[in-house]
Amino acid sequence: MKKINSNDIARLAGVSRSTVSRVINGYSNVPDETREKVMKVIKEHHYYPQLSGQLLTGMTTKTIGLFWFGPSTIARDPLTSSYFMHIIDAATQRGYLVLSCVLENLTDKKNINYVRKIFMEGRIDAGIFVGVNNNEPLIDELVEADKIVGLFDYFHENEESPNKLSVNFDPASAEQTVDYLYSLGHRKIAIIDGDFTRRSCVQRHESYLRGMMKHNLPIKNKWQAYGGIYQSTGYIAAKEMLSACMDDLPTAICANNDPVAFGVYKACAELGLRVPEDISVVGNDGHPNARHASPPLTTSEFNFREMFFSLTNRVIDTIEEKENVPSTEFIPSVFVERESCRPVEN
Amino acid sequence: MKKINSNDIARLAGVSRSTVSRVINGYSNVPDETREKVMKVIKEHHYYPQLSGQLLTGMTTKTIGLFWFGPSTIARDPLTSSYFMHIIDAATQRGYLVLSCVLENLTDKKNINYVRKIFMEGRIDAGIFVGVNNNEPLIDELVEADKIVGLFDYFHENEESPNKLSVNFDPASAEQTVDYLYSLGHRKIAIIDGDFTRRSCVQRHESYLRGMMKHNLPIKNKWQAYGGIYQSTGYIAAKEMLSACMDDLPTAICANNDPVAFGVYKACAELGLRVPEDISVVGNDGHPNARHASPPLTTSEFNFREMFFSLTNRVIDTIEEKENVPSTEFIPSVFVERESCRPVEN
DNA sequence: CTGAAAGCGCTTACAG
DNA sequence: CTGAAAGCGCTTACAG
Repeated sequence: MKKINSNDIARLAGVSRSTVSRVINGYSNVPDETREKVMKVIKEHHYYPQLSGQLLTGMTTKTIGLFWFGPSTIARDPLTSSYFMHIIDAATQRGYLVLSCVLENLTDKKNINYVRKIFMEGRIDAGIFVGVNNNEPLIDELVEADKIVGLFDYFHENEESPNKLSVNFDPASAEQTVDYLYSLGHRKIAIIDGDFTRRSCVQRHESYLRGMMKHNLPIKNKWQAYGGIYQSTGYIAAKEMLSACMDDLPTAICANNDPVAFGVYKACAELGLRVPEDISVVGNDGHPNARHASPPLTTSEFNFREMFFSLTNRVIDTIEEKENVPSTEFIPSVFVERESCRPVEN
Repeated sequence: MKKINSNDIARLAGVSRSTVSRVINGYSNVPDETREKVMKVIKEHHYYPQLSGQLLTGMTTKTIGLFWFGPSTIARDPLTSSYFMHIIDAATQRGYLVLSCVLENLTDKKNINYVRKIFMEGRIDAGIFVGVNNNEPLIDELVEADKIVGLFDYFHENEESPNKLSVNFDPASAEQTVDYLYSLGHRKIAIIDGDFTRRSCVQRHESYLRGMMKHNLPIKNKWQAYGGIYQSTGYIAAKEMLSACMDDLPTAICANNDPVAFGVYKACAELGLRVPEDISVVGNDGHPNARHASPPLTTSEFNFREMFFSLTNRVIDTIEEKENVPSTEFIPSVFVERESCRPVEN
């Protein structure tokens, strides 16, 4: 049994292919009678227009690529894996499909070519990138080639382009954290920084500095460390930093994100420091585990669903050539006070 | 600047489109000199053959669909979300892309049409289904229409088809669990069952019965309950079952899976029953959290990576028309003894 | 309101 | 080893 095509439908319905196409694409200038006649034949023969033919006439794929960079163990993390769902949910609501690619990094020549090929061969209408370093050359190359690109937590030095959309974290969250700690009486506030190839980590560092300067608090090298973005790396950084200043400990630590804060918890426990009795800790993100950590973690909570819906919807708006699509959005945080901090005497 | 096509490349390289196509598709009957000449032009002009054209000539999409049914909160669960990564990893290794669809269920008419359309319009070469009820009519319909379908934990009554591939859990894991509990002296062994629309849950129930009968142990209604597949539902079932038989408690509980076992933990705690001092609990799956539960959960551990690699690879083998692809595979479990059970006097 | 025709970009027999 | 031609399935101006 040969597969049926629009020609067959046209013949069976006694119309031309043009009319079949008009019915399928919902053109208004088709009388109800004709429409029903054609639809009946389509239904009866379980006809579906082939994407291959449609694409060739310039229709879009209704597919967006999701390019995800990081160790594939990220799937274990409930926050990170929720990104996936948010993007898929948002795309599905707009009638788009998601092609997912997970790669270790975007520095490997092989991976760059892989991503480039997916864009260039016309599989997708746009791509969303998660976990890309700032100023990634491929991003600019794609935009240059008129591709639409959505970026999560990304900074680009080059000029803006309507095809380069991004969503970012509220840049003031760390300052709020310092304000909060200051109000509790803390004066010796340390920071465990993230990965400075990510926009948010730079922002959080700068925001911390602003907060410290505003309150005239001492910014000391020994109270700063690079902790990456994972629990494991945060743990190492905190252990090292705290071990080196046991004679003059900070009274509070701002962690780049919640997993790092969990690493700080672990380091503190091993050094015999109780949280919050001996040292206060604040995270960043609003990780699902923050609430259940012991002690429950005080943190700046972000609405990741909102972030990914914003990004995905603006990417799709751009595909659909809507006007005045904002190219960057910053999503505000909500400071959530739990039990990982306590007041300090001065 | 108009986009370049194979015609342009042919002209620029001084050959015919046929030759360009031969070079791109790696045909052997092209002299090195010609090949290099053509490749040079392709590189220079950043030419990528368009999928739309290739598809129309009958080439495959090199894409598999991933159809996932369940609440979108499943992304929060580290085990469930790892399925995604395993499938994507396996597909990527074979040079395939993954189109991911997440839907609440496959009973809604709208969702059925959505999935059907994706198959029929020629977007994908095959589809993998996770979370589908046994004997789902759409599955048979797709196979009937000559589509290739991969199924995780699925049972079908209809005849086998080379286009219907599945991977399933070892059907003897619950029997092993009963053997183990028996060896510890347990004689009153309860079960919290899963969702009988899933093959594994039926298997586990039957396997439990076989174990119980083998050892001549009492099978009592009051020691059986439906607990679903989530922690929340397992908790409710366990609470209800245990509350109803406080005068004649089982000494051990087989949970359909690890999340359900965590629900049992919670129910026990609320009823003042200590695990394992008052009651022993065994799970099923090898959930990442089982190790860190308190007490660490004894369970039948499955290699999910192996399961999804097996399924994905056999699906791709079928797309590529390999011979003798096994249509069903059962992946064995490894019984992992931790601290949730203890010996009992008789 | 509708059809004939052109065209999208590619690959694959076929012929040489 | 290579090219001219046919054909894949569709949509979209264009003309009526």
